Amino acid sequence: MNTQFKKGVLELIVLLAVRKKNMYGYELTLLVSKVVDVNDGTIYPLLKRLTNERYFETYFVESTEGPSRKYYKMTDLGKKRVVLLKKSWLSFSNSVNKFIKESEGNE
Amino acid sequence: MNTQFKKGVLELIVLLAVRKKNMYGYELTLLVSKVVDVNDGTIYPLLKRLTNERYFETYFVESTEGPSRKYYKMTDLGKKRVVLLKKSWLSFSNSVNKFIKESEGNE
DNA sequence: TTTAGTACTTGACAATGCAAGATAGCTGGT
DNA sequence: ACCAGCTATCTTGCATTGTCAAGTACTAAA
Repeated sequence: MNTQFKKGVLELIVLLAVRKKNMYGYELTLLVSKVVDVNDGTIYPLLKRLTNERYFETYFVESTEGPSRKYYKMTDLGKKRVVLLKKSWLSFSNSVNKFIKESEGNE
Repeated sequence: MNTQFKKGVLELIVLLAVRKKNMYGYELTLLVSKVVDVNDGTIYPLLKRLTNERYFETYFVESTEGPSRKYYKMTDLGKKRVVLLKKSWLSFSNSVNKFIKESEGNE
């Protein structure tokens, strides 16, 4: 999998996931891995950044399966962010896919 | 426009463009700008890298409108690269768009 | 000869993802 | 009691790629 393609898109995926349901880091890593190949050392710093930027709030919940889980919950600011970022991604990927189609005919 | 989204995709766009037709840097900058917002200071280093990696070969042609133009022509290696990269992008963007659709329902 | 447009290079910089590893809690088996 | 293995969080150093500003240099037209 091409690492470069992921730049910026992981943020969108994580925002979409947490908007739908409060989640903790490990859970998110497993979920996001189903969509694109990703490493937990990527997810944790991203969650930290999104929390610093006030898109998420956090709280702890004890677990019987290991250490406490830090849950992430989306803020109103986060909801605005995800709408914008999603729009931006769709517009970008559309442009690129259109260009690809126009470039066909001599594979 | 989100800068991060472009990572890796500019390479694909430039490869597709040059596969279709030999082009010089300035011409490419104008063409690529129609697809995604980009600056000539980004395109020239990219062309250099792709030439170093043997995806392109170059030759000069004199111009009546300014200095000689350095044309880029795709090699066989470049043709293999563009097929792979395109496949990789389509698969990636499909996964992401599928995830976006599944995340709808509470905008 | 000045101006505008063409053509390209360089270097300092920012953002993001990755690999590897540290730390630590919980459970079940020996 | 000990250890392996799974769960869970987080940090650090590194590589890659795009951005931006600045500068070089050439040509043609005013």
